[in-house]
Amino acid sequence: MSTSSRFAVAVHILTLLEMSEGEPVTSEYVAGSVNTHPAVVRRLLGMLAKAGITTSQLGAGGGALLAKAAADVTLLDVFRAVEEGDVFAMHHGRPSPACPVGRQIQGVLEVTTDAAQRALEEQLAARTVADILADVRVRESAECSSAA
Amino acid sequence: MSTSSRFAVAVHILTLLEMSEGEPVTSEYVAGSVNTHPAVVRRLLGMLAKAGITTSQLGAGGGALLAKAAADVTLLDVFRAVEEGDVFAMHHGRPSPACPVGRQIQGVLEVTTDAAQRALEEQLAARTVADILADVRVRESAECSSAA
DNA sequence: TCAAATGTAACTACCGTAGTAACACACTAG
DNA sequence: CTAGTGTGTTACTACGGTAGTTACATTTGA
Repeated sequence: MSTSSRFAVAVHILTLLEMSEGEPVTSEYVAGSVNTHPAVVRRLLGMLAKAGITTSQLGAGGGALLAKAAADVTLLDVFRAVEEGDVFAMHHGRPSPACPVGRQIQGVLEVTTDAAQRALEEQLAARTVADILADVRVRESAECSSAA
Repeated sequence: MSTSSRFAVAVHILTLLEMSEGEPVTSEYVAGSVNTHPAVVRRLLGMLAKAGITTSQLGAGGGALLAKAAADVTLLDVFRAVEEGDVFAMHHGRPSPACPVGRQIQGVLEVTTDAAQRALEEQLAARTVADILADVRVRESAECSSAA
């Protein structure tokens, strides 16, 4: 299977926050861009805040803000904030301890799945929220000029 | 989230088949080692057969067999045979086309998620079912000698 | 004080996975 | 040729996670 959509939506949210340049952004505004319910956005923002990536300003005129520079927030930080557990799942029930393969398969397999997950995480660590916003802007101007 | 347990179980199954050295293995025997229901094993074997990794011998004395050398079956082959779709999911609903971020975020994000998935797949491609069985045997003898 | 906005808890609907039973079909041994 | 073994496949159930939705207490600015 695949991850939840939380990672993609979280990156989307953070890109919007970076674009607002310090102005608090409401969950309702974000929900409009993401095309979901404001409470879903607030749930994600709760996870991101717990990870120290965002903060919120309560009350009227409030909203969400980045807690640190977008260039210091890697996609791996985001991934870990909103997705829990390992990418690869092992057996549901424990394999038979009476069989050599049953005894060893999970330990052996873990070597490879751990390496695979680490390789994936290295790619995510190589890009930041600032990079994402920059790419969005490049694509926007490219489409504008080609459409004109 | 994480993948299903199908990948781990499929590797387990193939390791057992390789260990049997050409003797057909019944789904009931495999289910005993994996600790699941024979029909679950047959379902997995169906997917592996469709991918050309295993074959089955029907009737009495029948069972499952590897369709090619274990050294030619990479864990990536197995992964693709039993897990479908991409590792990373995008938004459920389509982001707002009225917002620059909404318009571009998925295309931009895909660059990174594709790279991450490719990195993961490279790791899986680097190991074969033959490697897994060899590792199982190494661990078995290590435990025997240390226990003695 | 009023209105705006968050944080959070419930509840629902939905989907994928795995466990289970059932049965037609294929094959092999005898 | 027949009895028995094992596959392939379908249908059904139970379970868990995700996300959409509503609701409400709480905080804060004007």
